[in-house]
Amino acid sequence: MNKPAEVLKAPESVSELLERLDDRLEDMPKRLKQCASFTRRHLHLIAVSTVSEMAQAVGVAPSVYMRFCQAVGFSGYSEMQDLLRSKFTDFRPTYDTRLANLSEERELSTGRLLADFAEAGHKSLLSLSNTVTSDRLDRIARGMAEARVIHLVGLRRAFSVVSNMGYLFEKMGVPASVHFKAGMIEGHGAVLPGDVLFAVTFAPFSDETLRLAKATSARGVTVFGLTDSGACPLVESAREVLIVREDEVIGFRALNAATTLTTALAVSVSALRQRS
Amino acid sequence: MNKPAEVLKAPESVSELLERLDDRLEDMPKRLKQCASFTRRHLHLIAVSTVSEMAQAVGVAPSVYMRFCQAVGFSGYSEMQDLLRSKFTDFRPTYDTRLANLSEERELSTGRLLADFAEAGHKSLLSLSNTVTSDRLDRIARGMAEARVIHLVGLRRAFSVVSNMGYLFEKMGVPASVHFKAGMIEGHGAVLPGDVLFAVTFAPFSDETLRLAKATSARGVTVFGLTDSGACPLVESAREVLIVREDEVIGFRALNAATTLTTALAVSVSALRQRS
DNA sequence: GGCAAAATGGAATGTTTATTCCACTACTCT
DNA sequence: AGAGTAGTGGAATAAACATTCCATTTTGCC
Repeated sequence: MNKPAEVLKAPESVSELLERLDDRLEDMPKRLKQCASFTRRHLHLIAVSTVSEMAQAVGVAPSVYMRFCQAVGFSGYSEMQDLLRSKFTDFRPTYDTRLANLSEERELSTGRLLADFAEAGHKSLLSLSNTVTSDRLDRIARGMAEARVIHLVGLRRAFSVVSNMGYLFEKMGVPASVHFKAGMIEGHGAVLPGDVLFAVTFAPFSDETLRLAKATSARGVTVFGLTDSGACPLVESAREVLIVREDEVIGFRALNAATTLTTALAVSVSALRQRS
Repeated sequence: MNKPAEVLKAPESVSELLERLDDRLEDMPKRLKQCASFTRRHLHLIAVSTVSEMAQAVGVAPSVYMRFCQAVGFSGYSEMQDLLRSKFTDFRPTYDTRLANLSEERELSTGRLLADFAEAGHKSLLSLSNTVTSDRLDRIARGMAEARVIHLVGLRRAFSVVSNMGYLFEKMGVPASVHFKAGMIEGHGAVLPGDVLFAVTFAPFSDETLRLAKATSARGVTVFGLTDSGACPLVESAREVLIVREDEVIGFRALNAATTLTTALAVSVSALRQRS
């Protein structure tokens, strides 16, 4: 008998809740078990759903789900929901005051930074949708899909962008290679006609990347580019250049727009190749 | 005159909503502006809050917030909330809607893909703000700031995340090293007590990364983790684990939430180090 | 400085949602 | 097999909530 009384305290954290679910799962009636196992897997839904929605998702009557909440130790659904919602509202204290438009608090908390970067991410994605024309993107995708091998180059900040593309291409079976040092392929004939070079560089532009793009282009190989400024010399050597603008937070930029764009591009290239 | 009539359609996606906010910000009265600017920064709260809670957070009366929703084009708060909640309840509309959409337009345009990925990015960023608590993030930032050296490991899809962190740390003068193969540092004593290991792995989890985290933790070195599921074994060996969920497009995920989070983390770590 | 138009916040209203109640069903134990 | 007990779902009730209305205040303009 490990349940001396029916007076259970309500779980106070998500982990307690999960423990409780596992603990009581055995000695629960059928319907309650359904609730428990679904709920365990979809905890996050509670925060944004009503009892009826939950009950429907589980496949039981609302009153049953209600009884389930109580069997777990809560007074009702609302109390359980509060627990799941509370972690969402953690950020609130920072902004709780009525002076919400006073955005000049120089206190640097990590949470605040995250909120700022998330905001910058939203802006970058918006700008991305507005500035990149889909026909240019289509031309690039088609050009890359027809290539024998896609060579990817990007250094420093751009490296994580191309390494992501490299991973995607590999996973999808598209012949591609990521070049860690531009010098390695320059002049060695690794990039042949029929190939395509996709070069990524952000201001201040990498000389190495620019030189490689120029040399490759001069040898008659198609070059596509991705950068963050129309002033990038890449526009001279590349057949098409994509420009994305990343919003910054205290001088730092995340790579939301660039990774989103290149991910979409990679998926599209793979889809085009499979079609032919 | 870009506002020909007061009959605005309700935004149907997060990006439309953000655009609308930017668009109408200027010609809004003071209180409405407060609503707009707070809401823009804390979109994620809407899904789990009531009008009164939102109004209080902004510092206005509930009726004002109500009017704000209508000024943006919604019929009321509930409609706006539905939009923000829809991303959580993905499991229901996703299968039906997405499959229908896909079969309807057999034409896979790259531009369409980009729009999908951008929207998924918005959702991922919202979810990020929802699921990561700022105190956990703070503890991790502090832990990493105190480390002698920060070791970064992440393979396959996670590699581009850690390589970005590595670049940021290098640029900001924080001692850090990116490990390309987990095996290289395992058992070689490269990771010493006083160091910190930051491990990133997404489902299906990399054995190599998991083993390294476990071994490192067993030797008394602090391990922090970043993954996309609570079921990740990393939670057992790491002192703290961050969980981010990325929205997917036809089975593919971009890395918006993960890179945004790690960028914020890296900047914060650097700031904390400079303070001491 | 006074008038009109717009904006604001509190209180009233109608709707949705949680919660409880109870009649009914399906077990279990003898 | 039959009485008793636990389980279930629909319908009734109560609470929370979104939304609207209106009196009051503020703002912009002459």
